Amino acid sequence: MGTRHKTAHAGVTREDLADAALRLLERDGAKGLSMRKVAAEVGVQAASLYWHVRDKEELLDLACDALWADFDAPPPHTTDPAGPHSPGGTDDWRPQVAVLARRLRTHLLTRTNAARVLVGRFAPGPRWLDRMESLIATLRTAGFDGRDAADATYLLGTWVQGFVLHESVPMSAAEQRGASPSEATALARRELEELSGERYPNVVALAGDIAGPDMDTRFEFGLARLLDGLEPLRATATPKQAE
Amino acid sequence: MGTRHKTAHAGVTREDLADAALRLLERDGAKGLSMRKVAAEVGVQAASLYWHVRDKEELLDLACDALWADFDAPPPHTTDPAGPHSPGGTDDWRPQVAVLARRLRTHLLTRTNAARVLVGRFAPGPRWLDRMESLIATLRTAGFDGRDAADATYLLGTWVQGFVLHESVPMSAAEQRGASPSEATALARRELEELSGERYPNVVALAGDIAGPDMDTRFEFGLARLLDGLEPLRATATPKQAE
DNA sequence: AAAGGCATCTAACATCGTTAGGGGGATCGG
DNA sequence: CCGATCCCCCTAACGATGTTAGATGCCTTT
Repeated sequence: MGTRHKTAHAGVTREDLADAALRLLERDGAKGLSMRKVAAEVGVQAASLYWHVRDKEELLDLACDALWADFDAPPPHTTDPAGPHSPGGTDDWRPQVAVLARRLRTHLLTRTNAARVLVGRFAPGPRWLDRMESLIATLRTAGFDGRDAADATYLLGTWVQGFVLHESVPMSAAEQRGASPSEATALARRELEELSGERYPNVVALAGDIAGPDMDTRFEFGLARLLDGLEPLRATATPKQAE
Repeated sequence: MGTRHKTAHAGVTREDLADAALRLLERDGAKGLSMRKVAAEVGVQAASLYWHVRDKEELLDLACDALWADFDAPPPHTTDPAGPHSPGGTDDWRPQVAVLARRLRTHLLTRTNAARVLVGRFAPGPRWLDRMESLIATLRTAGFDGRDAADATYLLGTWVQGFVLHESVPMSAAEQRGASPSEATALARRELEELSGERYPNVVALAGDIAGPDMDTRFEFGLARLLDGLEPLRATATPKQAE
């Protein structure tokens, strides 16, 4: 049987399975992922997977961790080449957090199908903890107390994931096998405009604003709002005194 | 009224299917929903469903809309029974939005299983549009311009859904068949504390803040941050310029 | 009474997750 | 060198799933 995929019968690792699962998920979507296909992808029979893995669930957990494999966080704040304690140094927490949020979004966005399945699963592996540690470090040195830093981290994480989840769904459920993205938004807008102007005056009037703006600007809007909302919580420099 | 359950063949409606699907989804979770079970629930053979519905997908779309059946939005701002049209009345947009956000959360939370499957599907039916119209109306009369109101609506919606999605997942993936919630958080906290204090100094130090606070306060934290971030966008009273 | 559509049925297919039990090849103790 | 042991994979099968095809009866209209 010449079905050796990688090295001839070198043995399959759990990482192989996770990678294969991720690959299939991304290529064929949620229903394209079956044990048999994962097995075929790594060059074995379906039942053989159960030697490495107890469940399909466990396989998904593995994939969930592998999702973060190639996500390279910016180095935590403590390794910042600039001044470690400089008052100006703690003010750039905004761009730092923003950059992390944007990277998180694009990371999930380029793995839409996988993210859709894996979001809300959250077996936080070491790679995810790295992100968390980095973010919290940034926030604390920026002047947030521990509790606020933890809550803000959670807030950012949940928002980005919720955002991507929406963003990655075809705007109209019926358009999944349909038109180009620009056509889809135009169509969505038209649908909104054709609603009852009596019952939905604002929705109709703002149809262009609701269906119109591209997701990038929408994301930036939300991000700016979050950062603005967090800002007043910072203890500027030492316990009291302002700047 | 006509709640004949499965008396002979009284005829099945699409609403019946959606309700049955929602019921099964909530009772048995995602994998408890099969065509055959939905059919049995309404007293019919599996194949008969395909007369009412093209796909399982379409059934889920139906259920997605039915999810909002018993969500009663607070009346839009214009029908506020208390202060009719006081100029200070536009300042209570915060509690209005907050109330809507909290209701949205609890609504999704009491339908966790269904929400998990249906989130990100979003065939926005009329009921969802009602919510949207109400929210946008509130924001606009509070002084937000159209574009900001639309973006803020999107922001709030995505955040609440992302939040609930996280909230409704068992804190540790392994604990789904395990302990009580309080035990789970205690265990999660202990797990965080046992991490390498070298690699994750902040995570370890704040283990209590990360795993500790209950979700209600976390939600309120995020909500307050969002509202704070939106506040400066309001055009306060002075009609200096539109757009 | 005949016709026709509506709503459901039975039967079957391919595919899915998962289990049971068997076997071949490497490694190690003697 | 031999056998034992473990690792890793195999074939075969079970029940459940989504979905289709074709037949059957009920209800309404003619």
